[in-house]
Amino acid sequence: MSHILGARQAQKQRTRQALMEAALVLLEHQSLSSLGLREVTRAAGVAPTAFYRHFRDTADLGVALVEEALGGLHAVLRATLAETGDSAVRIDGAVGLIARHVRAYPAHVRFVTRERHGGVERVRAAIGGQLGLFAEEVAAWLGTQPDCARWSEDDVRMLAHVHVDHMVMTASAFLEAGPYGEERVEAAASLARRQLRLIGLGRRHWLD
Amino acid sequence: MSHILGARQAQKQRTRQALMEAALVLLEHQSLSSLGLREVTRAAGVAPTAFYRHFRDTADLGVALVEEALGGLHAVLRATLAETGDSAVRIDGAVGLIARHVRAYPAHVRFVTRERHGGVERVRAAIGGQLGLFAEEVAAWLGTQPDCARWSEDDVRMLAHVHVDHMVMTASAFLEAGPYGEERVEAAASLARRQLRLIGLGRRHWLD
DNA sequence: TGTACATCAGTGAACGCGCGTTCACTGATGTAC
DNA sequence: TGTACATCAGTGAACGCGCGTTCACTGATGTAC
Repeated sequence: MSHILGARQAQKQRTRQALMEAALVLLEHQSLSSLGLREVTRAAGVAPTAFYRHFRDTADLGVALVEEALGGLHAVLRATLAETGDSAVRIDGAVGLIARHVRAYPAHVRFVTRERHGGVERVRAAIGGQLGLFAEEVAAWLGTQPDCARWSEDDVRMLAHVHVDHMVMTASAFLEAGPYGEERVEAAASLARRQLRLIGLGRRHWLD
Repeated sequence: MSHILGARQAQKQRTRQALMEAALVLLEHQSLSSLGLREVTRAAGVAPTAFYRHFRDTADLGVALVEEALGGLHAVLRATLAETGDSAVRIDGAVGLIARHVRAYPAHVRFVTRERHGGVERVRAAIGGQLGLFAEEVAAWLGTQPDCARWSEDDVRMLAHVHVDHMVMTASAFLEAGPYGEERVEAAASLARRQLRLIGLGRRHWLD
């Protein structure tokens, strides 16, 4: 029954979501460490004190945003990795997926890239944890690939790490390129594809 | 004569430096967008109003920090690129140089990695500009290398871009690993070296 | 060299303002019988 | 179904505090003669 909320719980969720969305809008032009509680509640249309019904402080809200931004991507990542196709097709698919994700959730992407090295320790830790899980998933998938069968565990982790960092960097590049300027978006996509090709070539010759 | 400062100019420079150093210390645990003018002057040991003799606002101070952190590295980068040696030696040299730089200027490195995607537009632009210059220098050097002679300009820029991003990422990884925990520093160095080897392999087979 | 005046880095008081947090509250929703 | 009571999300007033900025100032340094 727990998935059917009473009217009170449903309303609480709606307010919580309004706070998180208001925060994301405000974070377009500032960092989490300067985000004010009153600022967020004002933008969300509730009294300042309502904030405490949902979060202890703005760092806590930040951690919730990390979960919202990255928590759902593990399934997407796994599905993408499971796709078949030769490497050029894979590369196009991966870059296209990132481009579409950035277009759909620009504020979430901005938040993650900004706070990944930001001034709020707990949020940095939360992002690092999620990206670490991504790297583990990529590493597990690489382990199933024939061309990495004889790689050391450390080298597989290294390559997975490179791919996760590349994903984040590419997302950030799309963000800076858009939303206006289709040319700049295509340039960022081309850059990302060629970088993936470079990494793929290195991978193919790793054990030469 | 302009390089010999009067006592007044010299004192002004000292206060300016004290403000910048105080800011760097405070920025270890927060972002520039939440750094307060009074906070900085308090830490520097001057009156709040003295700040305005040196900077218009904290964003302005941030831009000055970017110049201090990255302005002097162009010469170092050029000198490093000019070194000879086979690629394994080059890789060790480059990673060692980054490690030593991070150890010598941890606060500057933290500032740059944090504010590269931070909430203060002017500072982001200043860092982006400096990193763009680094990429141009790397690209110019790659252009002189025999194995890249037949590469397109775009591909050379792509590779230069990869190397600059890798430098920043590696510096950030050293920062997270240190200063305590020599093991973790060595692990970060090993990771960076293997990543450079991967990139080098991709480069060698780019035109296959 | 000495004197008279100009410059200007740094001071300290004052201002209005928005901040985070507390508290007792209200009234709609939920629950027990 | 109706009633009496409990829960609790959101309110609004109040607080003390540190903020950025202004202003007229001080006194050491610099300059002209």
